[in-house]
Amino acid sequence: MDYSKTLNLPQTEFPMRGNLPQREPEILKQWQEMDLYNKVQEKNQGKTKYILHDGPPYANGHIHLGHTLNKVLKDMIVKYRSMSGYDSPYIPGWDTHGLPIEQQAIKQLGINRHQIDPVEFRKKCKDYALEFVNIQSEEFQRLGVRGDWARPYITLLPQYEATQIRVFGEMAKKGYIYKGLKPVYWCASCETALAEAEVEYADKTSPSIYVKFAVKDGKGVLPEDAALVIWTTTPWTLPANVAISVHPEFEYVLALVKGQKVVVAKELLAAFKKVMETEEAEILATYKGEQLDRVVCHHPFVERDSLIILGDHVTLEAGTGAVHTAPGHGEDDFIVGKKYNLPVLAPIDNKGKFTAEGGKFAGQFILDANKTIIDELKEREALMGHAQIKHQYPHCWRCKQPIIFRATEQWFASVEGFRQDALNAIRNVKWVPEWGQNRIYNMVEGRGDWCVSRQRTWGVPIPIFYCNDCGKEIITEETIAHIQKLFKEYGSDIWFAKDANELVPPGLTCPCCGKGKDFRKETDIMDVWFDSGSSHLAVLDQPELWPELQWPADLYLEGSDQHRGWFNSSLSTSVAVTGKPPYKAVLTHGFLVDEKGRKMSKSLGNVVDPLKVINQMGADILRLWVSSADYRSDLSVSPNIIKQMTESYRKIRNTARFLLGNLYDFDPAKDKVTYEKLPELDRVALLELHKLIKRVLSAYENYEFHVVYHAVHNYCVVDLSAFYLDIIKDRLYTAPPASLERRAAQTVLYEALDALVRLLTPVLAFTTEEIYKHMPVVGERLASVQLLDMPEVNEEYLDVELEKKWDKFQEIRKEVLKSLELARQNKVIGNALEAKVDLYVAGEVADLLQPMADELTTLFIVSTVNLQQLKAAPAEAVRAEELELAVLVTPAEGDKCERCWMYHEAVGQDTEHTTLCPRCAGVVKEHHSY
RNA sequence: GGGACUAUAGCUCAGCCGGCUAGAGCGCACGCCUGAUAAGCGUGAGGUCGGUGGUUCGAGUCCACCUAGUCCCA
Repeated sequence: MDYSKTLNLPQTEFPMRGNLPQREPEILKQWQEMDLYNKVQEKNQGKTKYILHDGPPYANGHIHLGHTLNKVLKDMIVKYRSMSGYDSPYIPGWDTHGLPIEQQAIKQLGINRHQIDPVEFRKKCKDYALEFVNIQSEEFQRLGVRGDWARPYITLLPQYEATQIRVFGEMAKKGYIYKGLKPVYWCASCETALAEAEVEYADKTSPSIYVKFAVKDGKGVLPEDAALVIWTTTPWTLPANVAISVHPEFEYVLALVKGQKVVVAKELLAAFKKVMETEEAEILATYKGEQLDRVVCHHPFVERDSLIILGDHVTLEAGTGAVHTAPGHGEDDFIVGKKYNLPVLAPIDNKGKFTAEGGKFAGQFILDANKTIIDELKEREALMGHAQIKHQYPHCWRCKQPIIFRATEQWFASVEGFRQDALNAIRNVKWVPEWGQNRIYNMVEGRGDWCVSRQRTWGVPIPIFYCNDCGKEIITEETIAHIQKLFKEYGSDIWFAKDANELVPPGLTCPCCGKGKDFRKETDIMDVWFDSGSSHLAVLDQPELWPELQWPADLYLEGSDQHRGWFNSSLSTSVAVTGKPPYKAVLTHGFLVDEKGRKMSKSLGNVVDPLKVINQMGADILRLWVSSADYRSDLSVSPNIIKQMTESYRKIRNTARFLLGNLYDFDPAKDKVTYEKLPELDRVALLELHKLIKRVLSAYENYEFHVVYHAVHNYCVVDLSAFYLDIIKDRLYTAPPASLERRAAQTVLYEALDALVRLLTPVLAFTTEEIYKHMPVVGERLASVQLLDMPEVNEEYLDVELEKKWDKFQEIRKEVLKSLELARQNKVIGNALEAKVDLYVAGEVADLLQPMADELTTLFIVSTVNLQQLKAAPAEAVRAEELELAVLVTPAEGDKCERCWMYHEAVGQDTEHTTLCPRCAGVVKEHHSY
């Protein structure tokens, strides 16, 4: 007879293998069709709000792993909150203006941007940006990220632009916006000013030259036949030289080097001798830097004086301690030049060519002029040394060309105006990790004014008019309100489509001269950081569009580079306009690196493409990976690490499958066994489960997702698979289907599955949905697992005494398992059920095991267990090192029961079922008719 | 060059206020099972706690310096 038919073996449709690349899109479609996002919103209506404000990714290109990390972290937070008593709407956003998109559009069109109508060109940019908004939206959704994808915020939307204008207007009203001539980062190739955030440093080879500035008026300090020597790597800035900076505290020497009287810093004389390739240098005099103040030199090739001035920015790291100073081409130079009232010269045009002001170099591109200038210096015998040097130099983040410092007319936001408010605000925000606070504090504290203008077309225009009569700029509440209205209706395109006179408020008269009625408009646009930096007001404070949101946000969550980026720009606009920070808390994550800790780069070939992983293994694998790593520092990824995630995933999935398989005939509404009636083992299982729930909920609360992952995985592997599930298989399979003992086990399985599904929903978005569809539920099955709430900890189950007792039991079990393994190696047994275990115990161990003697065969999954006195232990018994315990394993006596596979001496005694043990014979007789 | 952060077994992580022979899971090796089966169970081998100095009776844990990596800046 085939007794296996009398067993309650697992049954489930839930497949062992996920086949996620196929299954996930199906689940996604169901979510979309049922409008899951809004279902969750309805469910949570009226609850406390928790607003995570999305930092807008740049709508350019497909998503990469960095996006994945960021969006999945956000998704886990929003989902956890939505399941824990909060109303947590999530409005995704995109950043759509700016240079990179402009350049892509130019590339696609194959045109020169000056040859196309701005409105038409902007249309192309818009199309390009929106195309990638759609692509990225699809890709984010494919990751299982839940959000209001139908109503995202996009920085190019008219209402958004109108709010941005308002923000700018408010700042102008408070006097924070001004126009100034200032050296700014300038990309000659892109023909635009760059923000600090748009500059990146890379190696560059530059000429390294030493230049002589002959003394013209030594002020009685320096002899007139001496010369200052400066060092520079940018010869092209020499035409704009107006001064030489020395440090007031440094010592300078007048030395005779190769027959020339030169002045250099004392500490750098040795280095200078090397440059001059000489050992000889007679020191004629020594001065302190401040003595040289206002000594006048000749410019080496321009008919102009160059003044010696004092500056703290001078260092002894390289060069001569005398620094070439061109206020039009350097920040430090500009500042020190201001003190001495020096002119700001920058005879360079937008394309990096010398203007007429550049004299004989007019028309030359700066880098070509380097050579001409060096030749000129040679000719005039002003060149003292010339070499090539490789150093870190700023480059444009887009075109990768070296940039220059160039004084131009720019619009600035005066950070000085609201710096103190910003610093105070920073202290009132919770920064995670905590060091983020210092980081942004120091940045804001030391930050210069914010250059907000860009000489480009794809962006929000700077809303300023100029009077054609008096030339004065006009920005008033009236003009701002009018432009705001126009933009809200037509978008910022109208600025480019219409004349200034059509854009000004009807009947405007210049408030400055009181008569001007003819205007022109500003042609610069705003820095994109101003766009995204306005999002808190343009999105969170827009009841017309998103009534479900509120200002300020509870949380911003981005990479740690955003301390200088979005966190900073958002804080600036917010403090400037409202006096308060736009967020209550800011969480940052690290960057992606490979297994060796190196950054992802194409050249290293260590880039992991999320779209590939999704197509080959599934989004839940990526989500599990995101959850597994401690994101506060950098995160490692590699094929190896992803592979490990697939294995963890399988373990979790299979555990769920086993639970499902054993609940096929369990109806929690009717079959649940109360706690009081549960066997102790099952209570311990619930104890472990509720320890897990407690741990995981607190981990979610503290945004420690890697703790969620490790706790859940460990629970599945250790507490369930290797212990509880292994032990209760016998009960589940062989006991009568509706018996108390089997229902008790099923109760635990149900509780465990129910809790696991909920706990994992923020992480394994798709898989938990799939499990939920297959599991028994109380009452009506909800449309989605995401409509459930987090499980609650039942303190009653957290029985400390029980826990202590079973911790001890686990130690004993470990020893038994070791002995079983030893017996297996010695070919005494194969399967553990072939074993008879003699336990020789005393003291604490005896006290513990004695009362549970009857259950020990089950707990050790062997056929027989005998308890005896420790002192009676034979020599062959294995003595435990730290327990009063010795274990002897021998082959079990009797025959193997064909049904439960345990060995029993009474097998064969039943006349009807000759191959069964008494227990199984009884069950078969009572519940199965054959 | 400056600032910040990171550095514990092959991988992902624990190690609280310094205190027993540094832990877990995965992976790996070996074995068992074949009623979770492209599954399950067991045992085992893996670590100069990035390096060097220092403080201390005692340091993975505190301090200094160095190295490597990452982010930001010059």
